[in-house]
Amino acid sequence: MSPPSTLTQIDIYKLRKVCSVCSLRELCLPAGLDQRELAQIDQLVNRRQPVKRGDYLFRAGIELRSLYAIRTGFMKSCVLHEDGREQVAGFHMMGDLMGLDAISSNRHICDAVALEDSEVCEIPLSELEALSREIPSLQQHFHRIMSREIVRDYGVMLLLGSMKAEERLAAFLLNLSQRFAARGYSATEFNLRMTREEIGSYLGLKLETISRALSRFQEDGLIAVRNKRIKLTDIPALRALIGHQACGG
Amino acid sequence: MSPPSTLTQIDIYKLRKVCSVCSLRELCLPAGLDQRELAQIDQLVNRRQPVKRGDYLFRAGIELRSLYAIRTGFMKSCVLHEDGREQVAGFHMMGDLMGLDAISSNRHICDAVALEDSEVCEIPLSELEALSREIPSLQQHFHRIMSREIVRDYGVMLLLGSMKAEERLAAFLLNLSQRFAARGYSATEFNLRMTREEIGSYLGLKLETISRALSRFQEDGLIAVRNKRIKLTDIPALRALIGHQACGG
DNA sequence: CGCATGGTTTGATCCATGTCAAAACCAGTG
DNA sequence: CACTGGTTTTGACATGGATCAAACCATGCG
Repeated sequence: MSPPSTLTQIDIYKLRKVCSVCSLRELCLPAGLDQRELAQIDQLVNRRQPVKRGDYLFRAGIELRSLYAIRTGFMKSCVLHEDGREQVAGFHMMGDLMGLDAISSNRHICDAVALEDSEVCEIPLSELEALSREIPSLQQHFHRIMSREIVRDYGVMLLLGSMKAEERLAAFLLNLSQRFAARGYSATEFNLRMTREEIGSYLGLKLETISRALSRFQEDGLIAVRNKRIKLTDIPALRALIGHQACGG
Repeated sequence: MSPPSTLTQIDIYKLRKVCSVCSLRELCLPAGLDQRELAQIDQLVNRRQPVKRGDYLFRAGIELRSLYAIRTGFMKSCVLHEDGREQVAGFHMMGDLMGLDAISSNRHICDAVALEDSEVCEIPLSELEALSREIPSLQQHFHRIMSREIVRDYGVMLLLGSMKAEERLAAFLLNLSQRFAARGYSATEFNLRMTREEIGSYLGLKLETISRALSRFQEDGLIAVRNKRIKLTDIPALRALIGHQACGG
């Protein structure tokens, strides 16, 4: 049928370009490109873009120009309601791809805000699409990334729809832990880049509830918090919290 | 760069095949194919598949074989928690594409259950991917569909995270209404194919709360319910309900 | 350094929704 | 038709989390 098109030199160049642009392990599975080459092309090509703490990477309603891969830093995305209510839809860190929601209508439907000074790289959608037409493994990988976002969203629904406050928080902390670990950082000790209010918004709770739950976890010896600094001291117990709350009934 | 590849006869044949398989307007934007041809190829090719009420189309954990487009009928998808809790993640009707969550890991992460006798058609992912490499507009369309699912999910998060019971229910009813309307059915009168419990699960509420809220809407003249049959008698009021609840504070 | 600002903690109280229970209803079946 | 099991409604009551309020703390700035 459709033989996997052999890659031309130009294809390979373009592939390197997209991949290197963002040091996205995310998008870089496809071909085995060597590090030095990547690094070189890196400086030539890319639309790297700094985003200062508090700045918007994009806002709901504006036209989609590119997807953005986070190189460094930490961001949140927020869905808005006409009446001003806003809901944090996710927290994003190094390697995450943002803007997928905008493909649907060519307009962003959420805000993306940097929670600390960050650096992103732009990936023009049309270029990515063109390239992924030529390189099946890139195509597949892109699809997986979108699908992974859907899976994540389902997880959040489960959390919001059927867990209670402390379960939600435990799940949240474990999720952060895991993601930091996957990026080579400590799984047990990290900074909460976001405020209690933002955590609350994400978890469908009020900031006071977050604060109280954190205090409780600390009393119970599950964590140690001091301001934004947090240390997970009993991960198994946190895990146990998630499932067993509702088992009595 | 990469010129939009001209379509061979075979391409066009395959495109027709995928599109016709499911009478998916969803996937059929790309080329202007005439109705009769579609209908003909329809019978030749397709993996149409009936799903009886109560049957699983797929279950969490099993391997991804295909995506499924709903031809007729009504389904729900449920995310599960180890401890048995289950959460309805969505309701799906004619034209919707199911199974996108499984692309990420090659395994389904939710159950899909028919809420009435339905008919789906299988779309092998690999075929769809192959074809979309050859036909840019199909590729783009597929991306939009995935993105649309993400957008939907963000909407659900907003709903679960920051709306209260009656707002959620109003939003739910209006959403259903809109989707029926988009498919040529009445926007104001339809059957709720799911139980109160399933609505509750989807909305993060208990069935009693759903029941009470429906009764209240009826008292207030917003709707008329009789068992599963529902009629939206004051859509503007329902709409108003969604935003204005929290405006006092 | 001290002040201002925004974030956090903690307490007291209230309310929306959950829980438990019973009765009514309905759809399908023998 | 009557019986059965599942669904829905409604009521009474309990409770988790929201709300309101005040004090505390950290950070940044003049």
